Amino acid sequence: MAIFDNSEIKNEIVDSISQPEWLKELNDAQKIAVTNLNGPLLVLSGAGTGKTRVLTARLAQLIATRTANPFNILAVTFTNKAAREMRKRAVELVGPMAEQITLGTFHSVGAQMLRRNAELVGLKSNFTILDTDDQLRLIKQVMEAEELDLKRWPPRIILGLFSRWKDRGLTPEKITKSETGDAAQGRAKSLYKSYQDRLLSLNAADFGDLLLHMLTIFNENPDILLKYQQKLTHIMVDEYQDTNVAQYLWLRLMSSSHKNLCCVGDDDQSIYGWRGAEVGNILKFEKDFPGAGIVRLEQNYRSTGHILATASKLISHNEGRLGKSLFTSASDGEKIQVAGYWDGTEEARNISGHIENLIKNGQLLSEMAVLVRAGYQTREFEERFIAIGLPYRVVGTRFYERAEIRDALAYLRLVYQQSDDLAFERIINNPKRGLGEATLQLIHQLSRSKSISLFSAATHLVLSDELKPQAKRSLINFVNDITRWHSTCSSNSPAELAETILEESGYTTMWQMHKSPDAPGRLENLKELVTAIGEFESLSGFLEHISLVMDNEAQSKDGEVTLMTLHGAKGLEFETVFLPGWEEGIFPSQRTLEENGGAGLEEERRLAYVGITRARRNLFISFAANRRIHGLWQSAIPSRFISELPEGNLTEDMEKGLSIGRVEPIMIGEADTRVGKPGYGPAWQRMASSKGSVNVSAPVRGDGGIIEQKRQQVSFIVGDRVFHLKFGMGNVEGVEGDKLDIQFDKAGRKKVIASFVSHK
DNA sequence: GCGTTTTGGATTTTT
DNA sequence: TCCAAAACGC
Repeated sequence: MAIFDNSEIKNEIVDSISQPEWLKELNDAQKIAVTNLNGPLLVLSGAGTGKTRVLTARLAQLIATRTANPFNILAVTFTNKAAREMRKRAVELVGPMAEQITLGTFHSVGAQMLRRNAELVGLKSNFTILDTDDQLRLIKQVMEAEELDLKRWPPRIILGLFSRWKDRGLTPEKITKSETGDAAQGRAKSLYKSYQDRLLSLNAADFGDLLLHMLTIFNENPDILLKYQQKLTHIMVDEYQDTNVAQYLWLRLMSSSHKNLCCVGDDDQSIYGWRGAEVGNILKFEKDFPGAGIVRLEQNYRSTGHILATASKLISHNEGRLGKSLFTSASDGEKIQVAGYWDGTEEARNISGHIENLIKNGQLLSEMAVLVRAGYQTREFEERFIAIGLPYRVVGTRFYERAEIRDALAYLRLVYQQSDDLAFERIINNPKRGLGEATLQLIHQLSRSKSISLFSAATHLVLSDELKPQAKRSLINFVNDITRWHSTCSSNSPAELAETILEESGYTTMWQMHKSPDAPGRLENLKELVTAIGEFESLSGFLEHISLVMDNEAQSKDGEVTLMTLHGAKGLEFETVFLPGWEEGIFPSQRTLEENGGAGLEEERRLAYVGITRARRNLFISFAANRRIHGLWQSAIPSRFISELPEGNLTEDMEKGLSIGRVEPIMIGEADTRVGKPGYGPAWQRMASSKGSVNVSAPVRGDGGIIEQKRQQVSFIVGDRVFHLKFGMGNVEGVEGDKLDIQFDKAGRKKVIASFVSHK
């Protein structure tokens, strides 16, 4: 048993005179984590407690003490960024031999291993790694072939189901009736099998397969597992709270002989449950790895006392935690500012005002971030920032996910590997070359009947007379182009090749001709792509890189406020953090609550915790009583999370008529007995008091917290003259159910919910 | 086959 | 509201 008390240091190195550099500045708990090198160890590292420092110091320690050679160490992370960072710092500490550490993301390490053993699961070592877009098109094809109703069973959902199965290490054979439910008319299992077969026939693997196939290989080939166990004698895992079952099984298999597994994580920061992550993995670590040591890193080096206290109090509302109590030697700092605004526009206006004040006080824009629950919430801020000329940066769509980039990549993929059917389909008529549905149909037919790739079917087809002359000419050109580019593959650098292809295929020209305002940006992106390729020696190297490294754009430049989702912010820190949109239904998200109940709520709370702990000095939390969501005005009550914060650490700044409204939240499904009681819906109080003319009835709580005004008995017909609190007077021009199409005198034409307007 | 209109749908997304 | 994918019409 080895639960280390933080005061108890049990390693001789700690006290030795010539302490290595990486041990010098560690606190006691960190030292324990760094110096106990053998056997299972769980390092619970709270936010801002120096996790990365511990991980890299541990790598150095393993090597310096000769506990393991660099090539005996496996270190896995979730992001490429984390992997790069760890590698860089390890090299700084122990020199170039750190290059020999097997260090990468779960997926890249899995891909490496799978390429070496591909034939054992029916793949070739040069298999293609598919991205979500490819997967989606593939599952669509399989479902169409099996004559499933794509409306009733959206491919996205089915694909999601398969992904979750893969996350849990389930191959098609292991799927039981209770797993499938009635999905895809109860045929989900056979559909899954077909999808997997199709992947194999394409010599392709999706992200989930990279690990799933390795599990199959390890289970069926003990000798191969043994080889890896002998080679990789010391394993380290970052962000363990985010591992899924497949990753857990993979780690357990590989460490089962030596048990040298060190997992670092924070159960309070597990926010990827919806992607298959199992908080359970970290919660049951001791059980899974008997005799495991546990170290808690609880000294926070990031935030002020008020911020830390706020975060701790909030997260204490979760059950089933391993429990940590973060402390800091930093000062209390400023209190957290909790603000309520009348609507989203005012929220954005006030936040931008705060930002301007901070600039005046000398703070850098790059040290400020607005963190939102969902991507669409950034828009309100963008609009405001543009209006006042405040430089900002949205961290969102990833470079390699842009359509033009994926098109360009499809060209490269097809040139590199002509059997890449998915790439072929993507670009066969892009740019338009008159090869549409009909031609593709013929190619597909031939490909199926002869069991050859689409490209090779196309080369056969152009020799026949089955095509119309125009299509034939066009297809000949296409086939010749691909073949020609392929032949220059080895003599040209990948960047030159990419440039040639983009030029000669007419792809660049297509965008140059394009009139849409985003065309120049797309051309810019293509240029950037060529530059990125320039850093690779081989085409295959580049393709592997991009399929596994879907990095977000470069770090925040100076002088830009960062706008991003809470998920995206994990692992980052800022001097000042704004957390807007803390309203029931939005945060916690209504949908999560509906789908995952109490567990969902706890994950949302962890997300809030992650948000709070991103801040070093200043933290602003806010809600808006009214908000336009998908074009409709809706009111909401403040998030229950706000009432869970410790009052003593806050200052409140409410607009007139609003209050935090510390109410006990109601769980979904519970009968709502509080309609009309005090504390409910500050928005309504204000509406009722400020404009007496509105036909306010008792506010009724919607399913997830967004309040809708009780459906009125009042009905409207086209031509009615009506009044709306926000938009003023208007004429009803259309009625669709409870929505009215109204031409407002001042605000223009809007669709609003009937209960929001009154007759005048 | 292609450009246009209509419609439906809309979290979070480390790889 | 706003975007992308299906449906429609040439």
